[in-house]
Amino acid sequence: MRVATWNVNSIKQRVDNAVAWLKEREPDIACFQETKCVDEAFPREPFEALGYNVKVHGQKTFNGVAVLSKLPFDETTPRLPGGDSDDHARFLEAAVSTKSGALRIACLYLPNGNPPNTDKYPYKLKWMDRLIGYARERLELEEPLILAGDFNVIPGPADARVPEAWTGDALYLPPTREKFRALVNLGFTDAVRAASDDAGLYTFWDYQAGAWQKNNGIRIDHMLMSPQAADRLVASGIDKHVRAWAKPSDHVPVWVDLDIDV
DNA sequence: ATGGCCAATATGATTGGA
Repeated sequence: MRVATWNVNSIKQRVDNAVAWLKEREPDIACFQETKCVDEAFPREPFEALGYNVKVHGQKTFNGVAVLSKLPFDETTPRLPGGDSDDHARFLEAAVSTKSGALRIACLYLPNGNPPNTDKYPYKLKWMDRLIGYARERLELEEPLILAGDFNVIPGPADARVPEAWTGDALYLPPTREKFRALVNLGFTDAVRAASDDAGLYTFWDYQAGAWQKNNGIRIDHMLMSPQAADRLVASGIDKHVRAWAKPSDHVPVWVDLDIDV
């Protein structure tokens, strides 16, 4: 079983790249973020033609998440609990059945939070509190669960080429990193860090200022595994080469292989 | 972390992203 996540930065602009990547990496389940279109406008057909069931939760202009699954969905639930006034399309949970039981995937697009001196930053922190609440509840099920998506969090200095440049940024401020640690410390395993302590593992390179050419990247897209998922972790990786394709997203895919028969 | 970008919007300027 292979599960992946990718912030595509507009699914309409990324159909060709997304299809090419799905053919190459062949995930059983793929989570997309920043689809940036309403549900009726989501280009489902190219993905259904590859054998995926497609569930979308989008909105006009911004945000938007989607889950593609070769396994049929048992259940899909949009919206992170606890945000009555939150109308951002940032969260879509999916449950599927494997030969060894249920597998649950939360596809999430955590708020950026910049600039920090505006109400965007408290919105980010509150969203993280809600995510922690959701995760705590789901862990009680003692099932394989993966939180997959664009967390907009640089966990530590090894996760940025130039960490000093991020000290005042919402992605790296101490409260952001503290809440991410609190989430992980509920019992999750960061799939990429479980495989490597290497510096230079990034998932985002800005379009500006030649960031890609200088390898001025950050690691902000993560896959957090519940104990029952981490126990079955075989491999993980970052598809960095996708950033060099024509018409790239500024993010690249992250994937995990689990010892779970589909 | 800005010189340099990209995407969406009834669009030729503004907003959001990270």
